[in-house]
Amino acid sequence: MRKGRPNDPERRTRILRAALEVIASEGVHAASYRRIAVQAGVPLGSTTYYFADLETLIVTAFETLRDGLEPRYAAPMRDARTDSDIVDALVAATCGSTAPTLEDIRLYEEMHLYGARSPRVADLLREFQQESLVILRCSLSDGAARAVDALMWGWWSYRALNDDDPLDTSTVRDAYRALVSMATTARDPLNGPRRA
Amino acid sequence: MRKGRPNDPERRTRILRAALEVIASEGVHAASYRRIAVQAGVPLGSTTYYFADLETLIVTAFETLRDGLEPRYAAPMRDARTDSDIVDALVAATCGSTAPTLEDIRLYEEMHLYGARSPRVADLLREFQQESLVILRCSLSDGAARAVDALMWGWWSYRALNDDDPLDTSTVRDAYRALVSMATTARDPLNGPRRA
DNA sequence: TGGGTCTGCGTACAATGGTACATACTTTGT
DNA sequence: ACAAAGTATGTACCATTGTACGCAGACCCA
Repeated sequence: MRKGRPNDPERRTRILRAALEVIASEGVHAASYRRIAVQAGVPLGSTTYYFADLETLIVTAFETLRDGLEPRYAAPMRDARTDSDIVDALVAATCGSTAPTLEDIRLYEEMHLYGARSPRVADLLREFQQESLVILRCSLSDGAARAVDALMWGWWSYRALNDDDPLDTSTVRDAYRALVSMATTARDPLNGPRRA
Repeated sequence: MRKGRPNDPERRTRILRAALEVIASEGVHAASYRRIAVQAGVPLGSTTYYFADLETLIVTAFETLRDGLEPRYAAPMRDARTDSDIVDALVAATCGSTAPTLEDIRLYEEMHLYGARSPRVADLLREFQQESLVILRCSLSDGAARAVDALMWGWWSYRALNDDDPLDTSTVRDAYRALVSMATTARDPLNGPRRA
């Protein structure tokens, strides 16, 4: 009695992708088994088979977001050497070539909200944040990293709300420049490095 | 045949307040007629009587948020005269005495998300934002005002996610100081004023 | 080939949702 | 005091939801 392999190994993945599509376009509250099944083009029973309860399905779907996030966001940041490089990378991540799509931002916002009620998703979000902070702290003081992180989220949020009014690149650049050259607070001796 | 007055004039207000309470603690998706009725201590029919459909109830509830927002947030900002005053006011609005409670932040986040699907709420959010920008532009350049607005939202969001890990006041202060003294971009000649 | 196990799916059910509506209660002008 | 208009509510309906469960193929080892 060896374990059988699924007939359609992509099915599970397809369901997860469909879940994210539904969440992005209709919101988490609309993410039902049935709605996701329709989006994925699979029968209802198929979704309940792969995911015993809806919470698990949704959380798992959110988890797959990380894989898409890391490379796009982190790589340019790690390669940055000068202050100017860092600012360029931040601008690009905010409203440039490496920035998340409006759909992705929607997804993060849905995730934030779901996280307010779901400890598992809240942990996931904090992991995202820590990951981002770790990257930023390679080049910035702890305080600057936190501020940059908060500002980027604020601008993403702005984009989601005003999708017809794109951010002004030079304004974004100036703001990051101001934060990057922000004085170290010199109150937390543990985090010394200001430049890699 | 004169128009009759409601027997309980506070009932409508009580329903709206109950709606916000439910939204803050359970999320918009949980804001049903029945749940709100229970919270308000009124019969189901009472909620459907005052608000023909649920969308109207929720949007109206969100609208009442503005009345509570303006005085707390705007007054200290308008009174600010020096850069230092402005920074103080911003810090206070972020994590100090005039800052929104965690419950209020949750409410704004729910509103953001609901606004992604409801044009009426999206308009309301843009009004909030414009209002905030108008106040900030009394003291700051347009670019700095936008950056400050985005950063504040980012930090509120942070507080909502990490409610046990309060923001470090001096970090917040340093970041605002950096943005407030941010160079004017000199690319938009319409908005000149840097100081009131 | 035959049984046992896992994969995959359709249906059924109890719970909950928004909304419609018939009914009762208040107030008010005459 | 009476009736009409507006206020307020309880009930009923239909749609939708998550989930339980039974049944059918597919696969593996003997």
